[in-house]
Amino acid sequence: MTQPLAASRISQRRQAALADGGADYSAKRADLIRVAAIVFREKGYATATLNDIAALFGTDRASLYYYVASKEELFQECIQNILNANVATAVLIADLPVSPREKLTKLIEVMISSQVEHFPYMYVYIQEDMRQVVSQDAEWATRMVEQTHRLERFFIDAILEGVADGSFRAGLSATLTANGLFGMLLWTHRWFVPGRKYSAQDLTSTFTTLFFDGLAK
Amino acid sequence: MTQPLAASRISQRRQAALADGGADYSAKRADLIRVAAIVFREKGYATATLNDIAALFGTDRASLYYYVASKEELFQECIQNILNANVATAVLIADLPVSPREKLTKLIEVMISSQVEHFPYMYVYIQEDMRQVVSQDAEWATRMVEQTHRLERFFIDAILEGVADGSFRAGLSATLTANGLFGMLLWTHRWFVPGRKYSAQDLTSTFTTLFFDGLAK
DNA sequence: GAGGTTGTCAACGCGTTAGTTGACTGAAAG
DNA sequence: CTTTCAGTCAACTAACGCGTTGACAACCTC
Repeated sequence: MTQPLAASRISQRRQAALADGGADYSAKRADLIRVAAIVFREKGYATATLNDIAALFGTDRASLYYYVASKEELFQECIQNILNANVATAVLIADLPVSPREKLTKLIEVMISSQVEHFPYMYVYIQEDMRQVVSQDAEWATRMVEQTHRLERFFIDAILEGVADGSFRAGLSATLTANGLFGMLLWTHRWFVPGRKYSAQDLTSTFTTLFFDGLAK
Repeated sequence: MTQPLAASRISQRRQAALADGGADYSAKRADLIRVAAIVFREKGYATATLNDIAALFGTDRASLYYYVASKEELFQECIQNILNANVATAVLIADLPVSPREKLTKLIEVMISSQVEHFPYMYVYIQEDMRQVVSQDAEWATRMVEQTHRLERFFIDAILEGVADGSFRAGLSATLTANGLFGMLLWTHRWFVPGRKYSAQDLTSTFTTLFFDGLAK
């Protein structure tokens, strides 16, 4: 070795492993993040400890630092992927040549099925208020808040489109309407457990009926 | 004093003060709880420190123990009152001799105006998942979860009533419908700031229109 | 002004947690 | 057989936060 004696710090070894991106390493790192999401979901970000995560991961707390630099990095990885994926899907839907009602239906489906498929990730994304969680890294947090706003924007735009073409009722604030719908969709994280009693299909059909046609006969 | 030297522990003095319930003491204690709610709202229960609360309250952290026994007690006081008040109001509404639609409308009004009038308290109640927050005191936590379920139950019952008398559409699960509505109402805690742009009236009218009659024309 | 009460606070104990270090094991490579 | 390297882990650090103690000043009250 050319370096005299100093090359043993764990962060350097992590960065090296990240850099040449071995398949095994990446897979195990992804695994760790999945485990972290489960623990965050159960205990909340602040209450969850690296010990809890390491225990469920089946290793020692110190070993985690071979894969991530900090607790916050675990959190960021949990959220970033799922949020970006949802925004990307929403972009595709926005460009479809279909009616506003169909667009909104598809957006609803995306949000619901996202919660089923990425259960702990979505929970963490919804439950934790990023501005409460993240410390100095305001840059990352604001980027994520921006992404969330982009997502909301797709809903609002579809609503406005429908009002413009006469298929939706006028006179309601599109922002309030979108926030109401968002509430319906996101609040599920508190009571909905995939694979128990209700399916994603049940949720989407109930919510679309309610949102478009209302409860009254 | 009959006790030789031992009577100086702060918890005893707190209990004495609580017992004879002086007006000044009670008022200041209530004040402290209000301040705590504000801090919990801003930072989240786990992240908020007693130092933060004491600072905003304008005193030393140690002084807080003259008013409450623990951080958890602060949390409990924040939630208990507002939740019990809401349940009590819901009981009154449930007994009114009005149509299911009117009952639901009133329930919606209660939840919205509760958020306006008791802004930080309601936020804490909604945001924090009690089972994540409370430690050993499972007894209190389950009681609060029960109260929340009672509240939900009033919504479900009103919906079932309307389905029975033919004014609401059949074929939707009352539970899913109620949860959807609950989502609309509670999610407001993330984006709604009282006294800015939208009023409570705006919210209730938009949400009732949406919920009963839908967005489609 | 003596004695008690109210509210306060500096200082400490104690547990817990994030993050670091340096050395170990075991397997692959040469 | 030796070297190397991926992965692990015991042990340490430094900080932080909750809750307690004991004393102290201001203010009644008699």
